[in-house]
Amino acid sequence: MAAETKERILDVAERLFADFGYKATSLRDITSEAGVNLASVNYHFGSKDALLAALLNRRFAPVNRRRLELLDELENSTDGAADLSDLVQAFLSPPFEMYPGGTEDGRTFLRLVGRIHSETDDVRAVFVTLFQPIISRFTTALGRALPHLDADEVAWRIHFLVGSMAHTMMWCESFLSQTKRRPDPSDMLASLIQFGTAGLEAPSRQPVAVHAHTGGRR
Amino acid sequence: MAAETKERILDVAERLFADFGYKATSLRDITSEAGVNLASVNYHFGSKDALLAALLNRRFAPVNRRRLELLDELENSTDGAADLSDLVQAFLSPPFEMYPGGTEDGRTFLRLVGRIHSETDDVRAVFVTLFQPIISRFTTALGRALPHLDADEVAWRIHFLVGSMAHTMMWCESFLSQTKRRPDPSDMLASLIQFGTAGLEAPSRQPVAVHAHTGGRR
DNA sequence: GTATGATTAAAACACTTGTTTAAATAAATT
DNA sequence: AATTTATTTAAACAAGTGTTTTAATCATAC
Repeated sequence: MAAETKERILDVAERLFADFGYKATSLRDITSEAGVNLASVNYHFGSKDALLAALLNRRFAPVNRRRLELLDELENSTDGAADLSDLVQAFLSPPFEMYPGGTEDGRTFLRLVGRIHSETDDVRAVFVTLFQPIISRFTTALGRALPHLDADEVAWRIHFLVGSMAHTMMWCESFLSQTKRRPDPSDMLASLIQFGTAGLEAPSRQPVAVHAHTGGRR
Repeated sequence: MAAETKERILDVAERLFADFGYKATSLRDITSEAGVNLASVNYHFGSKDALLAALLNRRFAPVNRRRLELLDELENSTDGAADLSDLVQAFLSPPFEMYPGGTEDGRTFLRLVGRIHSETDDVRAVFVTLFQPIISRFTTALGRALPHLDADEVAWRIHFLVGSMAHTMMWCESFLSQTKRRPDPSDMLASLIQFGTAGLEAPSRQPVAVHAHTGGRR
């Protein structure tokens, strides 16, 4: 019964953290919804912080491993000069594919990914530890695929990409429910790859500086 | 002394909400840092919720008015077919220009913009009310500027744009401190416009579907 | 100067928070 | 079967939450 309790806590906590954030979710919310005793969180995990750490590790470790695996494949099969959209796909697709948007758990995980990106630094600490190596590896690879951009510009655009990813993961369910009958976040992945790839490979700055009020169609 | 107390509360609350989020900021945090009595928040604003509403209105009302003003100018001077990058600029630039990134207050407001996008629905309620008309107007305008995309695709890409904006506003200070000596968020605005414009006008989907493992340079 | 209204102040309210404790129960080992 | 360990339970803890109350202070007008 031990493992069952631990997993029930992790599952419920993941959903509540994803929907309401870390601070706004109390241990009593978690334990009552999971049908376990209040003290079992501290017994099994030690603290609320440690519960979050365990919860993040459970999901992000495999996702990030998959990201690096895809990146390795790309770099090995192309002598280090991978196609840009393939790199973007290697970065974006693992969360969508490993926790399919067709399932309730999958959608919950996507909301968690979005949520964790906007938590405060103290809450994000564990996540940053898991995410930093990914950003580092992909920054190098994307820099090689974008030779017309300097390092700072590449870094900025990766932040833009991460932002669009995080924001979309967080709200895609409410977005989807406005347009579709059967919401599946992976419907959105192709669009996101398309958007991100084009944004990343945009020219360095405005080729010709034109003021906004001059107008004219393109 | 009345107005001074109200403004001190608004200023401090804005900074703390921006840095730590609504839930994690207590009224005692705000009042002690502002040097006013605890009860003065409820006296002047009625509740913590109302304080947030007042705070959001103070900043976003003028910013959104400016957005619509720029959009009106573009549509009047181009018979309704405005240039895409001009539309993106009309949407993105007001927060940066009205609260200059060179000042501490300006940077605080940008963090608040980023933060509010990722708050829970109950907290975002007031913000959504202020933001919804903007999204609506710009969705129409961008749809006209992107005739090769259907309405759903336009809606997705606007979400991507908003996500990259929000995420960058939230973290740009920590990003900037890693690369520059004198952090000024407006350095980032041009890059963001460039990225967003290119992403929005990307072709509808992959023109030719190619699997990731086939590789090849572009 | 006194009275009227606005603002500040300190204290208390009822409630929630994460964590700890000690006893009871379940499971596993000898 | 007896004993040791693992887990669950209910209760309490100290600290923090938004809000309300009552009295004191301030500014202003009569």
